[in-house]
Amino acid sequence: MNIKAPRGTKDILPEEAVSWQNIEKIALELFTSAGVKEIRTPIIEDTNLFERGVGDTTDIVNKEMYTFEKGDRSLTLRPENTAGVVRAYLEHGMFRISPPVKLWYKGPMFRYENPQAGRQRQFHQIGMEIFGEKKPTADAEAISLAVQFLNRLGLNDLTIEINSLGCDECRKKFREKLKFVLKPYLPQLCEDCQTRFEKNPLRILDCKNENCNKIFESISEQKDWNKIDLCPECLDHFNTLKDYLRALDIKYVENPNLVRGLDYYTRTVFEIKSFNLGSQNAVCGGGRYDNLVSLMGGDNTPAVGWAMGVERLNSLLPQKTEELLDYFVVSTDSKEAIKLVNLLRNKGKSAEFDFSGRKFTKQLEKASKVAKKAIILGEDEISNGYLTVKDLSTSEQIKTDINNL
RNA sequence: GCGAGUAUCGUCAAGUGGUUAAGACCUCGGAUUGUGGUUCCGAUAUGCAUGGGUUCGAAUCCCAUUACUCGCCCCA
Repeated sequence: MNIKAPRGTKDILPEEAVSWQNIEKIALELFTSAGVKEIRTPIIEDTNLFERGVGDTTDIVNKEMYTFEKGDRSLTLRPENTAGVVRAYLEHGMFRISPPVKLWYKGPMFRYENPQAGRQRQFHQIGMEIFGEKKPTADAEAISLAVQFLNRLGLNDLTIEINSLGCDECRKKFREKLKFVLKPYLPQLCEDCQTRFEKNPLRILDCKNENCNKIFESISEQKDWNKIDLCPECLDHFNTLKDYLRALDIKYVENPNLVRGLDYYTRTVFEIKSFNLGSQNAVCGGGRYDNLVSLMGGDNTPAVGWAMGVERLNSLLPQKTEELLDYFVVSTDSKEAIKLVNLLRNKGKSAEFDFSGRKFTKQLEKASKVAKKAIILGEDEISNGYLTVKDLSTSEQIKTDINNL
């Protein structure tokens, strides 16, 4: 067969799936303990949802979406899940639930990008959103949950970067300031920056182009030209958040250049990075998006959220090994074996048996590889109504019956 | 979209123009007809990503294509 998994997609094989199950189990436990409810939204959504929600100046929407036409509608494989969650929040009237409304999700996302280390076309995210709370308490809770999640997975050495993008007013002023300062340098900046200048000047600060960065450093006529001037409310919001983070003993680094690539962020943005990931070093990204819900036609509803890349997360974790079965039934009588295995499973034990009635030694060899104990069910056992249970690590063997297992 | 590298069994690989393409792991079978995890023996690529070309002769050299990997960009 020469059909392979499509470019940028991967099979998660049983060995690796064990780690995924662990990650998902810990997510479920943590979120449940924090009153965060799970939501599962469709993998396909109306294309307009992302154009409006994610923002049509973003790379994600401009060139990375899997979009197809079906009938008279345009559908898109979700490139992220915040827009979908917001859509469901509005569609099901969750604004009537007493706030804050806390939701989490996990699942595949699709982005048509060039695959490389830590970047696939189908990848998976675990994320959460908090709706209806504008106070920095919600930001702190969101960040705290992300940190706790990583800690529970055994990851303690990650860098948390935070920044505030301000509210609409702050950003409007910031955009004007940036454009004013940068205008004389515009012809020298890279092509991307030139288009960003008109479309989304904030993202110029995200530019990785060396030349651009040199130019930015050389600009000195206006002090802190590349820093946003937060209005008193935004400043207070940001300071309070930092105060909460210190109280939670969460170490953070302020990164004034941190501008997330999605248009919907306001005020708080943050990223959690690892140096063990290569160039795709962000495990978690998120922030506040106070305008998104109203942009999608809802009432003004503040919100914060984040998403983690499960593949990236998994690559940081020591791999879990598969657990051994409780029992492997060794028998030349497949019918008796399958009956016994059913009984064991109904008692909550894990058990397997040999399907093809192979030689006794082969069955036992298999048992020693996959199970803690072997149950020998031969002619003697069947006719006399007992079971021989062999502990495969100690070689101890006892006669017993099903009720004692 | 741009740049670089790689492509030999399920997996890891040796092979650098000359007879039937090493080896290891995994799998399967046997030694061993009711006692395994150790050991020993055996089986398993008419084929080296695909298509062309050079040559008496190609896994090996050349070209193209495809896929993968790694960067840039962007992001999780």
